[in-house]
Amino acid sequence: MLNCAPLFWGILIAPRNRICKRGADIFMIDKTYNPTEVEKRWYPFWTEKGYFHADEHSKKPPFTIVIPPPNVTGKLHMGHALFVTIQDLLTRFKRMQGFEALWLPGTDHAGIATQVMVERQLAKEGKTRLEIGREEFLKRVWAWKREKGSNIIEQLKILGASCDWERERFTMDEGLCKAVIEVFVKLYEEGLIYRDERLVNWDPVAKTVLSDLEIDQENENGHLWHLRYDLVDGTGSIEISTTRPETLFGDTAVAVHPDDERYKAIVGKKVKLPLTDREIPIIADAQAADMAFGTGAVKITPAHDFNDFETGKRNNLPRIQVIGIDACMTDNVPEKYRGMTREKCREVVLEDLAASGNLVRVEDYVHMPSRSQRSGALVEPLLLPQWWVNAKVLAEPAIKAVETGATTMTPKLWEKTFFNWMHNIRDWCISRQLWWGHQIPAYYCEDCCKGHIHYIMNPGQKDPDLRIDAQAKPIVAKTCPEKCPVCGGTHFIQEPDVLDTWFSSGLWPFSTMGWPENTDTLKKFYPTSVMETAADIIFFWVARMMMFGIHFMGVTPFKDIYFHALVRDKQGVKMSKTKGNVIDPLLLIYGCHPDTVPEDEKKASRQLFDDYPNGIDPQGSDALRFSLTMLAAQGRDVRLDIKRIEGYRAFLNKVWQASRFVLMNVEKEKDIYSYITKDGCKEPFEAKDLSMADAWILDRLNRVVKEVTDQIEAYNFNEAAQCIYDFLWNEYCDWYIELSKVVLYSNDEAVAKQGHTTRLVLVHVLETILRLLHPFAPFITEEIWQNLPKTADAPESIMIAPWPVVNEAFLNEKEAERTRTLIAIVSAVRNIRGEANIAPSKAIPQMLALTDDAAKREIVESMRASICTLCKIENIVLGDSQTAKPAPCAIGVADNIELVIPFADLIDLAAERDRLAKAIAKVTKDLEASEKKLNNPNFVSRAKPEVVETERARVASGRAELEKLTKARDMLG
RNA sequence: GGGCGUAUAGCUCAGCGGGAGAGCAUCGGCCUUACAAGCCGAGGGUCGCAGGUUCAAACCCUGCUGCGCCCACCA
Repeated sequence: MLNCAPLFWGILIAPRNRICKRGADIFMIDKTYNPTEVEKRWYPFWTEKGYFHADEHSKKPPFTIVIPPPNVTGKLHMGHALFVTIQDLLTRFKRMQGFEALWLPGTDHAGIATQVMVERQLAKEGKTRLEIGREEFLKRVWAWKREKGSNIIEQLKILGASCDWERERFTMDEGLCKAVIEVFVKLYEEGLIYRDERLVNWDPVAKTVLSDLEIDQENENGHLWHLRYDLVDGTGSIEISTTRPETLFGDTAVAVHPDDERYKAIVGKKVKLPLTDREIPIIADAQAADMAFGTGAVKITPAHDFNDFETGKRNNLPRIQVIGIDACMTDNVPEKYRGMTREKCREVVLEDLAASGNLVRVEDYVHMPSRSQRSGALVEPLLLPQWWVNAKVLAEPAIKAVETGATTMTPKLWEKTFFNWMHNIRDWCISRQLWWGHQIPAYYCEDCCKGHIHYIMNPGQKDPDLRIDAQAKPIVAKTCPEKCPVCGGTHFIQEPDVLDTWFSSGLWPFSTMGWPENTDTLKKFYPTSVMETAADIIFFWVARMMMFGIHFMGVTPFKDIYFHALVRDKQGVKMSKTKGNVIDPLLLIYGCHPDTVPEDEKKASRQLFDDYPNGIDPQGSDALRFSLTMLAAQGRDVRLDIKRIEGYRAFLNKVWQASRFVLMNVEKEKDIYSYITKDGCKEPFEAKDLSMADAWILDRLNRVVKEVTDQIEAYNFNEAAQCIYDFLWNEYCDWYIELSKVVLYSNDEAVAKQGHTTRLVLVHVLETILRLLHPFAPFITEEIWQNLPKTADAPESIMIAPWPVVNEAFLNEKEAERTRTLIAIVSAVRNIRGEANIAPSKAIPQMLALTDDAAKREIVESMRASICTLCKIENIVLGDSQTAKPAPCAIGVADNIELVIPFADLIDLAAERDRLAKAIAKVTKDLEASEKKLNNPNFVSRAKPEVVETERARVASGRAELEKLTKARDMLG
């Protein structure tokens, strides 16, 4: 039963062995739905035909989405699968609606992530990037990018992504580099980018600065050490507490609150810093010291703590850097401690403090240290010159865009988060001490900057490290200047730092369209229609795109922002390789067996294989997409349960099988066509020829068309999918197809006469539902659609067929209501059969259908054949309330029609009693509830009239039904 | 500390002012000529707890509890 997973993506070059059979005699699809087979067939067809390409010269209105660019060397995960599903859904929907739909794809160079991967690869060869030097290293990264860069793209294609691949971009390709430089230089000239020495977040493992957003803080168990600093004049001491005793060498003051009575006398005195010869002052600072915390006295280390840095500035304290960029102690500490790692130093310092008697006590303490998101290393605040963006200025218009509704957010609650952050935005540190990325276009004149540029050559390094002091004056320009405007010098050093990855991503909506050139693409497709992405990058990416987009294009980069949910495992835990709860989309799509899955993959998916020791059957991209659509309700996280995916694959199988049924029948009648043309779609039948069931299903179909369209427009994708699911399964398959068989298989000439129209309706409803379903499940719908009989001028593919529109002529509530009566009758009889254990094979010789309502008798009469077939009844006798009932008999009530089935040898008396008791109890309960409402004068006077009316109707039919059921019970004795 | 989300059937989730719904799981019956990945029946819920608004509350308001997320501070 299990397939080995084709874990490689070469399958996309599969032959098209069965495209359109238009003109052939036979229309048919395989007996079983095999998603893997179906899905490899159509992607090449679509791309060859160029359907994904959007034309910037088109007259059609534009619809644009730019892809959130995945990491170029990344691997497909569920997050990708979800965004592809939604973005492709929107794109295909709009394309069918007649928009010039552009979904612009590309990848991100992902600075740190990619650099780390290549470094790891180098490490396997026993090399480091420092040994091979920047130039050689970058060659390696480009080679790695070329090798791996297409993987993620091919994987997006497996999911059916209808991106315009002709426009694929990469954040470091030539055009985008040009855009980055243009933006950087402009912002510098406008004073919105500057270089400044400040305390920054230093990641000593990745050896780069990080922005505030790249820092995580979580509770950790640590210690609080209480230290005693003695007063120099020998009159006493002061106790402080710290979580970082190793930084005491950098202390330049002890702060107390000015109102703190305990210390008023000693403010201004000096204390001796333990383990050193230094003396530092006791200062009063209301912001630095909290009287209620500990002893109310705090050590101030301006060079290694953000608060202390500010305190130092307020009080003019010196800054002593005691920890370096390697996270080791600098030469500014006593000799004994120099060169120690900060961790080692802490140990030794604590020992020495204990020995000197300055360590008062230790307590367990939960605190939240800052860690690098990337490396997990403890962030060391260091004073370093870096490049900054003045975010406040850029944020203002972005805030306004959301306030005025120029850009909307769905779900709306994210607006609050957005405003909150934007209003409190701090300057953005954009320089990174990495090699992989956009090198900053700033140049230093070697003559002018003499003494401020330091070359530090460490052993084993190919090139020296470059340290450029804050005093060095940069020249920011698109290209390296030839001559220094100050001294005329001709030797320049380019800033070695690169830009934060998010800097280039921030330009994505316009840099990908050819900016700074004013291209036709930009004119046609900017601003984009929807930004569809995950909310966890709202600050990293969305906010920055808005800031840059508005600043450089004058217009907000997108009209709507739709935030999708996060995909978690079925327990609601975020997926991660280390937790082993990863569900790889490809394992679901192609199926998998533990024996054929590589070890590392199996480890990441440990939980999956625990639950499914025999592996998983291939589900297909369509099923995965449909599942994600159903599960990702607005504003909710997705807990991915494989059982549900299997359920939706079953749904697609149902679509498949229903299509087979339809195709089997149209085959017999070669002149059946559904009238789809490039300009639209026309029903191939007229209202006057329709049966009751035909009219019903068409009424329903048209309502479904409206509902699905509206729900997609409102970004309620799960509602749209649910609507299709329910209609296709519970109405089209369960009822219409079953009713159609009565006509199609009938020997009665009068009935069979309806056959032609029935077949037309069957194929028309199917064809329409396929078009509605196409954006959700593109492959299976194309496969089936290609095999439907169509006229010669029909489009060549479902994906360029027109989106269904409501045809009011077929909205027919009255006929629909009549079919609902039929359904109620059949359900009631089936209930009797089921409860009374009448074998399905056993025919009921006769049933009485009794009602005083002539219209209802007419329904039964006209649907006699259907009722008989669907209920396996041989004969129906019509009558009214006066008609004598045979005893004993079973009685059901449907829509006020009494259905009487003589017992004969069919029915068990006790079972029938139970059934009636249950039915009576239910009707009684409902009736009481309705009567209670109507007996309340407030309800009658205040509730909406139509609500009162339905309640009255309920009481009326409830009473009638109850009476009939009670009589039936009494007859049983 | 501030903000946000969420709690509905055994499980995963829809529904968000007018009789509690789906899929899976469970029980009973069916290989009925599209489908056993199916069909026909059935069982199963004081919609987290406590108040309030309303003729009417799973749905709106308040409080509480559990779970989760974000931001800020932390000696």
